[in-house]
Amino acid sequence: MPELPEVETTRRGIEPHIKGQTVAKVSIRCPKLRWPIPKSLYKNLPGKTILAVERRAKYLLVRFEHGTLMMHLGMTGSMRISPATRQWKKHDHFALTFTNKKQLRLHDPRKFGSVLWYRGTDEKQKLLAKLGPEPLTDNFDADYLYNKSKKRTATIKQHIMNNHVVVGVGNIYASESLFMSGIHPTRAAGKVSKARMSTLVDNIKIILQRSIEQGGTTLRDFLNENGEPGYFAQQLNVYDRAGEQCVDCNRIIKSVVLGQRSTFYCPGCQR
DNA sequence: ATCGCCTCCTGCGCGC
DNA sequence: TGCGCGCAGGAGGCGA
Repeated sequence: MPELPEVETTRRGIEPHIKGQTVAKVSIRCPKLRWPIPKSLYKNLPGKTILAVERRAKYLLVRFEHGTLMMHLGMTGSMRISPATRQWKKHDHFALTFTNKKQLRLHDPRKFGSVLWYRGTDEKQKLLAKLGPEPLTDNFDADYLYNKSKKRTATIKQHIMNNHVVVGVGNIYASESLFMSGIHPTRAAGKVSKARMSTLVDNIKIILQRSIEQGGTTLRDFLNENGEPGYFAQQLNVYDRAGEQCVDCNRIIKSVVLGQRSTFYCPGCQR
């Protein structure tokens, strides 16, 4: 399940191979992703050159002079660079073939991903307009999160997973960052002190940054013919560890469902 | 404005 | 070993 570090790793992995390349052909094998892949891409992209590959939240933004190709990996999406002659694999839904005979492919078994197109600024793109700050920028700090949480009754875990509050904190890292911060996931967001909120902000940044750095070692996998990009084995302290002992206090890790999402915590370490 | 539930889809794990 | 069932999960949409 791509979290923000995997999306950033994907961006860094594909950028050197597609930036400056000119699209020769668009292939839509299965348009039924989260939203239909727009057919307008067939006429919009051929002959056009990629100017930049950027990221906002978990969206990859491929910039052209006349618009932006916006892609999301959903839960199971992955991208890779391959020769244009390589045969299609099951669940390869979308591809751009470039004039240098290389291809960018989107592979997504569960089809929760998306491929969209928009012209104009990001601010006018509906899905991007209301997003909160990037977690690794200075805009996301203790003052911001504390003020944003005042009077909020939602649990702190759901709060930090809310894209209007801060983007890119997925289910795994939400549990992990709360464990690192000693904050119980069911605590109301508005009831977390500023000091503890500051710790939480620091830990979210540390966890995401560390994961992005680990991803750096897998960048060459975007060119491999076989298998998926390796991504990285996470060092997880609580996620998916219900029933096991806490690494800090030896009490038993518990799980609870919040907002339809499994949540893991240590009843000894988190208050 | 905010909250909570629903939905999309497929592979996997579990029980038998 | 094989089969069938139920569930996980990102995040927008919607109703309250």
